[in-house]
Amino acid sequence: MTSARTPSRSRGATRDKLFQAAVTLIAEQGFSSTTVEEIAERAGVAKGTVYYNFTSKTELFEELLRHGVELLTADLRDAAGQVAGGGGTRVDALDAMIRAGLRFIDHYPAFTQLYVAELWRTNRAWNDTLMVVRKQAVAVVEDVLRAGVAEGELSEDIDIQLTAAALVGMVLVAALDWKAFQPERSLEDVHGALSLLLQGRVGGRGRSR
Amino acid sequence: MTSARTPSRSRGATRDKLFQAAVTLIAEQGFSSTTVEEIAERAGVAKGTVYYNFTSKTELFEELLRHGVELLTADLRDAAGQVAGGGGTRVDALDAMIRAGLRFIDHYPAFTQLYVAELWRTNRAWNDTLMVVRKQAVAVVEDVLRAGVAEGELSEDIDIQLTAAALVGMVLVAALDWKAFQPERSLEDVHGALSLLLQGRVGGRGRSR
DNA sequence: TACTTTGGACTGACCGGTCAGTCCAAAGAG
DNA sequence: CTCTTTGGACTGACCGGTCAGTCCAAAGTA
Repeated sequence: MTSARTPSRSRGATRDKLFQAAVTLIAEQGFSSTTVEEIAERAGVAKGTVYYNFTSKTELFEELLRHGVELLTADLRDAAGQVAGGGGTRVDALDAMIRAGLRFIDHYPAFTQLYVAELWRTNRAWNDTLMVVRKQAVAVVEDVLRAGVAEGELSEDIDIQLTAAALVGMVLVAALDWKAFQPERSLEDVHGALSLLLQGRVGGRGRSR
Repeated sequence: MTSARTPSRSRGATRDKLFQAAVTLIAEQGFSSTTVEEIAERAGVAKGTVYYNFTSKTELFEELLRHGVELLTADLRDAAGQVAGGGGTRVDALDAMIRAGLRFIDHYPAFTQLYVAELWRTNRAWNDTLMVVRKQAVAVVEDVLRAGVAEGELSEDIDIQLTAAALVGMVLVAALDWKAFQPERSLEDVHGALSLLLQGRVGGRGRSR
């Protein structure tokens, strides 16, 4: 049964398989050294199918980016929202977002890799897509910072934009290092280390319990 | 004199021109979408000259990486050493390293871009070079953290490796964002924002004023 | 002085291979 | 019948690497 009245159930499945295949391949080798045939092969479909589902290699990649960042921002927003709903502080919300970020990277390391690798390139065909998508992700962090400042919980001296970027960078690089160089450690472990940094117990005024 | 028989002075100059040309092109477009001919053209030499000076495109890139990271680690070490010599704390040394990092990125944005983009790729020809070079850079930060813990200035709870990675990431991403999205701001400005984070006055025990 | 030789630096046309994208006849599937 | 996929042949552009040959300043020679 499962009467699929939807015009393209199987089509969506094929696209997913292609995303899946492309993301790991491109993370490993980069966009331009990954061939369309490789992607098709790993996805278990014919090359022609790739072009039936996407108009070009570039378009496949752009949709991949959009898709991935949507997942991420949804996760982050959820994490922040849950804390806010539970009556936590803004710092708690940031902390929750760090955990959510780590969880995401844990789940989709290849996507993260690929995102970082492409983010600061200029002159690429998909630059516009990338800018939009970046703004989306960073904005979630900025919103929480802004709310914290507005409520007097965070110092007014902080620079929202730069601090958000720095926090994202902190999580990104630490997580990528975790995955690449000490993958045996637990997420909680990594989260603890970053939490310490966020809460200023590394360089902060000394006394830490 | 000026050595007539030696490998020559002009050769070194040509190599420099090629480095210069390659670093910006690869930062913009990535390694594999940058052609050897483009590099040669921008350097103002013929394609053959590239192969006279380097055995392959890959080797040119690897030497570029080594060269750049050497400059960076030297800067970082200097910064930390100066503070230590001047009787500053370890946190001061970290702060000085942040400034040195920013100065480096300010000076060589293209190299930084390219480094970040390649760092977490696997399966690349130059992976070994990259690993060595990364360890070199992060080790400088780790050393300062370790010293701080040993002297009781920093909490024993901190995870040296992860914290170092996080700090590097913080500076890297914040700086890249600075250059890409708000290049008009001053280095001092950016440094101030990161300093605040390092010293825990963002998420720290709240009341910091 | 006038010549020849040497050899390092550089050149650019060329070759062989690779790859994105096209096309199409035929086969499942709903 | 329509939508989707297959699989493979084909094209045209592009690109890494090669190589025979040019250029020239310094050294050698007489």
